[in-house]
Amino acid sequence: MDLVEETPYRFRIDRRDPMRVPGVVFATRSLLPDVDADRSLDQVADVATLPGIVTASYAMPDVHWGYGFPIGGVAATDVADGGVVSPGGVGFDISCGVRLLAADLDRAALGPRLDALLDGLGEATPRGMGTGAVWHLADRAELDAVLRGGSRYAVERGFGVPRDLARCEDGGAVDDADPAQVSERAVQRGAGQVGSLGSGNHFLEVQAVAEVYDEPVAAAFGLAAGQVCVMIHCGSRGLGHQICTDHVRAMERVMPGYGIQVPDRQLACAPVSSPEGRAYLGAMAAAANYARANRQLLAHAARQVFRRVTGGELALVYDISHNLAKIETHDVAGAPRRLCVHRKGATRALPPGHDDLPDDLRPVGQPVLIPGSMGTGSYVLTGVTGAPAWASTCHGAGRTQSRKQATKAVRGHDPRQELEAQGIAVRGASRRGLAEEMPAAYKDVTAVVAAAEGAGLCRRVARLVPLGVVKG
DNA sequence: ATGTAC
Repeated sequence: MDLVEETPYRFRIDRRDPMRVPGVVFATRSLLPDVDADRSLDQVADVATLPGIVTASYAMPDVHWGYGFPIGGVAATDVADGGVVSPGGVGFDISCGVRLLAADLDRAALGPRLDALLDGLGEATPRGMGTGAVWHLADRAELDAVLRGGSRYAVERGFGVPRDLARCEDGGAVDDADPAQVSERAVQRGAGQVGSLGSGNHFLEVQAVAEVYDEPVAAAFGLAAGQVCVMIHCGSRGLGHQICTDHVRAMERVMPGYGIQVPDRQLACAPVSSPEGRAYLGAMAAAANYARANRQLLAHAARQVFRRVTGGELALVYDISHNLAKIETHDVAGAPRRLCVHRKGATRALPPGHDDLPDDLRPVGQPVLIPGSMGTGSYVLTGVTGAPAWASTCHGAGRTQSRKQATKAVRGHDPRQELEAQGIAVRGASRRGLAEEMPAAYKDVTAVVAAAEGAGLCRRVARLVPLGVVKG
């Protein structure tokens, strides 16, 4: 892979057939993936072959190897010019994302009640593989209401307050969900999981604001130094996974009929405007709403525990996905175009002044929530004016080791004890789960965020440190 | 990420 260093934060993969556009990797030299162990830069080049792709196939500083598309990949296709949508450009965990809540409480004031808080959160948070959820749905009609209404429906049903919706991407739900495109098997897998954390890198953490880089923006977000926060990182569980599986298969079957050839069958895709493209986008939107409702329900459960243990309240800072495709209007070569923007392990980062921001956030830009690896810090960023890559930035630390490698590396260690020795309390979590999520298996999130800022993708607002973690 | 292989 020939990389041309354009700046210390930006590398180019020159276009060569059958690429339609170049690749652009936002990273520092030390953050670039190890080409012997990780094929993600080849994947950046593969994505550049997709029909209708415009400008470049982008990678964020946390890029690593994924299914078809790299994780940390951003690609936009022109809807009116045969542009495709690819389920691999969203990933299996559709609308996996992060929600941050800020307490009216300082870290020092929480003091010894942290243990009781974590005990309560551990009990109130369904987690791990399989079934178990905050919400037991009445019937398929109620699941369809979740798929159509996302966090809006959860709030209607009393799981939150209307103000929450102003602090959710898309006001808590996208309008174009089509439950008819969600298979019966996906429904069966998802029905018993609405309001559950899952496993892997998903978590609920009690955190504290350790550092504020921009006081006015942090204040607009509702954040101040020392403040206690709760961060929830989860997705669309079995429902999103099944939707991805179903629609990849459907697209594999019809691609030859559209004359589409891709260098990797995991890049299965169909024109956005085709029946198969629209069917996927309708099902994907349903999973996006499901994931938002999921985070809304877990936040509701966390609020009840927080109120009981501390007497305090949790205000929503923001809820944002980092695995999603969206139809957005962007300027391409001086003209506005309707684009299908795939963000897979990449976060939308709207700049100040953007119409889609609520009034109180419009002057400062969109909060971007970056979960660190287990036991390390997390970051709050904001979007910036004139950023490349369709108003997108990184989503997290990014793996450097596979789950298998990480499990092997942890032999002889006791991850739980090591975390607790750092003063980070742990609730739940299998030994295997902890092993797979060791910080040694990830890039340094601080370096990732610094590179994203250096590349002009976003700006740092605050750093959060973990006090305790609930894991699957 | 995921009923860690239909």
